[in-house]
Amino acid sequence: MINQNTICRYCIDREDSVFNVLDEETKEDLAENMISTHYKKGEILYKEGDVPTGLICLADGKVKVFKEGVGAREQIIRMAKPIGFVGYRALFANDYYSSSAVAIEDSIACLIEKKKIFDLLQKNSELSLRIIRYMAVELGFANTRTVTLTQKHIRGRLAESLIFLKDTYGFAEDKATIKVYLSREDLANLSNMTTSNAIRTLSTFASEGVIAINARKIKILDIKTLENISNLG
Amino acid sequence: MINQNTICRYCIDREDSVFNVLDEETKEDLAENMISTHYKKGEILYKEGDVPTGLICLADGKVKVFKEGVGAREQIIRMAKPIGFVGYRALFANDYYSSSAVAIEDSIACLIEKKKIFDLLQKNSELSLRIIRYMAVELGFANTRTVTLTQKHIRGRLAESLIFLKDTYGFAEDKATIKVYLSREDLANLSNMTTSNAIRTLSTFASEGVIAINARKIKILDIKTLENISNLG
DNA sequence: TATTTGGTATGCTATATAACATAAAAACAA
DNA sequence: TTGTTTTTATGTTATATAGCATACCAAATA
Repeated sequence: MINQNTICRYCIDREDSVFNVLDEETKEDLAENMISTHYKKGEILYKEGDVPTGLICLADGKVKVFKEGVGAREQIIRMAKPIGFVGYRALFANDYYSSSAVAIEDSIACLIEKKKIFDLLQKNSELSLRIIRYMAVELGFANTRTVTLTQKHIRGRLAESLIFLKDTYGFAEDKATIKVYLSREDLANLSNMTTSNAIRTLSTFASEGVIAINARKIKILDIKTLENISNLG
Repeated sequence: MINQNTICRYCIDREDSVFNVLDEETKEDLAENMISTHYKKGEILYKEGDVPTGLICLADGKVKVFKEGVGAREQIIRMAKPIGFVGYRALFANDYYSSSAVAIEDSIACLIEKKKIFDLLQKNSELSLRIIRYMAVELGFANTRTVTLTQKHIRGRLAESLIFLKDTYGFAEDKATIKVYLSREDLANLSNMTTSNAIRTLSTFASEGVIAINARKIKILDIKTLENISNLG
């Protein structure tokens, strides 16, 4: 149980945690009421239509959040990283999940029971304001993304996705390799294109010297050009 | 000034207002701190890049919220109706406006100054929770819309837009005419298609007997078929 | 070892939709 | 009135991208 408490405390204590506004006593109490769950790569955190049981904080790993569209074609709408929330929208809207979440690498998620988080919000307006801000930022991303996915061409969409993944997960030690290893299919589902076209366009980028590909590892060689491709659409 | 107070009280008192959780004294104080502004059809409430000065509540009229995309092509991301908030995302994210808002008919907007609304939220956690819920619902819409706009075909997208407009603004007295009169261009910008294709597809729907067109008035004749077209993509 | 399976790669074809052109109709201004 | 701009309408062409077929490779399994 010590380990579980440690990992959940991480969600509370990290400097960019929304829970940082709480006093020590409240933090302590919160940590005791969090339950951590391990998910192997590919395992499901929740599915479209499920009922949220609480607020999920991703303590470790990476999770993709996606919706099933026309003909079961999936559209990835978020990529979660520690320490971010997963599935909070449905919880706060008092709704069923309108998306599904799957771990794309081994992950640890900490759950705060529904009643607990609502109690906390009720008692702590500073926390509420943090959550409001968190959601406002997310909504901004979602809106920008809608325009991108509908208006940019394939090259622009893929370039933007690569930059997005770099911004979200950062670089590996070489300061060039994007620190997330998605299948071509996931990359396609993130960028609103077919897998074939993701593969093709990735190859083109590589042949143009903008990126270097080593299996699922993507190294950004020329970020300026990649940004240009993204901006011009 | 009596009139101004009356119209702003409407934003507070209507049964579906998030401000309904406040006590009478707070409501009174809030109303006194709200300023109403009239906008003629076509007038701008705010532009992308502007700094939010407060929370805007649409008391009367209709407003489109849109982002400029590739080549100044606009994508309508929201359609506001009374009594809804406009431009709250940027305010809460402490950000510049990432979209523009234009009145599509004569409208009245009531402004709650930034400091005032944040004070209120600080002191009233129930109000914060309402705002959180409001935003969670919006975020759900945005995500669903992203998938729709990227995956459905033209007919499906337009059909969904018509249903969306019907759900948002309702029917006129004949219980068939959608109670909002958009230009074909706006309809296209809402549905992610060119104006030509909006006109064309609208004509097709009319020739199929699904809708009837009288200038900008659109009458839904066969909602079941329209829903089918929307669902099949 | 052979065999299956899932992911990656690449070429070809079909098609949805943008882009363009033209014109009629409506709204507005002189 | 007449002219001018805006909106709506419709036909034609061009093109981005989906869809499909085939093949290769690596990892897992028998």
